[in-house]
Amino acid sequence: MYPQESGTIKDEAVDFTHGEWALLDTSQWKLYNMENINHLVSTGYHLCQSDVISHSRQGEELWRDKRELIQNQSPGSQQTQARRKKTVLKPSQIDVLQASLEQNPYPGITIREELAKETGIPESQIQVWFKNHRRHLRKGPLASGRALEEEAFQGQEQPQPWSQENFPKATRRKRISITRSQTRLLVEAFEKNRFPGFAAREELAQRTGLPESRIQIWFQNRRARHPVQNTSVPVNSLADSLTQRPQVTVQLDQSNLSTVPGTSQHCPPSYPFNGNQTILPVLQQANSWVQE
DNA sequence: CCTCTAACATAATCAACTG
DNA sequence: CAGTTGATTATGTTAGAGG
Repeated sequence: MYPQESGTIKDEAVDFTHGEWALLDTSQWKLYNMENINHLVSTGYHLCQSDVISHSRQGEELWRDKRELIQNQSPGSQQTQARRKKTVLKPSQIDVLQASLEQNPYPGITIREELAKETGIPESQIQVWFKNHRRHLRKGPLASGRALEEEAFQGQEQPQPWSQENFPKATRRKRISITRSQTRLLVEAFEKNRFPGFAAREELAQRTGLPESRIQIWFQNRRARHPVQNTSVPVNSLADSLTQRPQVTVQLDQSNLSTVPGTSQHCPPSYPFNGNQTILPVLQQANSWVQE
């Protein structure tokens, strides 16, 4: 699967990470409050800052050790930069969720919030939980007791009795409006790092006043709609690119050089930060990301 | 080591605002 | 009404907890 250990890649990743984190840190540290998240951040960021400095000497060991926290989002290797710590649900919580899932696998915001209150699990994680568990409904109910053996019966199996159509339209969470100044902060962060880890998202949450989960969604949407604007940004000139939108033109989209079809591996987008990459995409023809 | 699953990703789409 | 953009879904991947 992953080349993970091939020396060169790792090296590159490390290098890249350095510049990246250095940049992030300086601007972000000041505003950092460490309130709720301070256990995460104190570990994550402390390590980072000091690591960034001493890394050149200490090197890989440190790095490897802490990869769980740091991991960086090196576009090549992955979009993982310190996720939220994995929570272990209590059986009692699972019971509640499971019951709700069986009743309606598509809970709207209201139900999710009730569940959140009842279980003490944040609503956004409840939402994720349902996403993760609906798939189990499709496959094997797993508890049906009836092995049903390789369904393999004709093609006639009714594909999705689950398909949401059969359930009362889930009420969506009310759409929030993101103000101009909030957008500005987000865009700024986005241009530095398209894959903020949990700590970075939390920080943005504090600075913008938006919930972390909305920020995560914002980044997802943004990544999808702004395919990596390469334009060789010199790192310091991203100051005033805030309000203007990219105006469809130049962004060479990396999906062109995307790997062989078949490996579900997305090719690393080129990144504005590490100058020394060998990819050189060119090919400006196909930025068809807006229309059709 | 292997399995299970929370966290996270993309892609497509729905839908609320807004000009 | 069309375009923008926040919210949701399906589905695939990554990585931590625990057997």
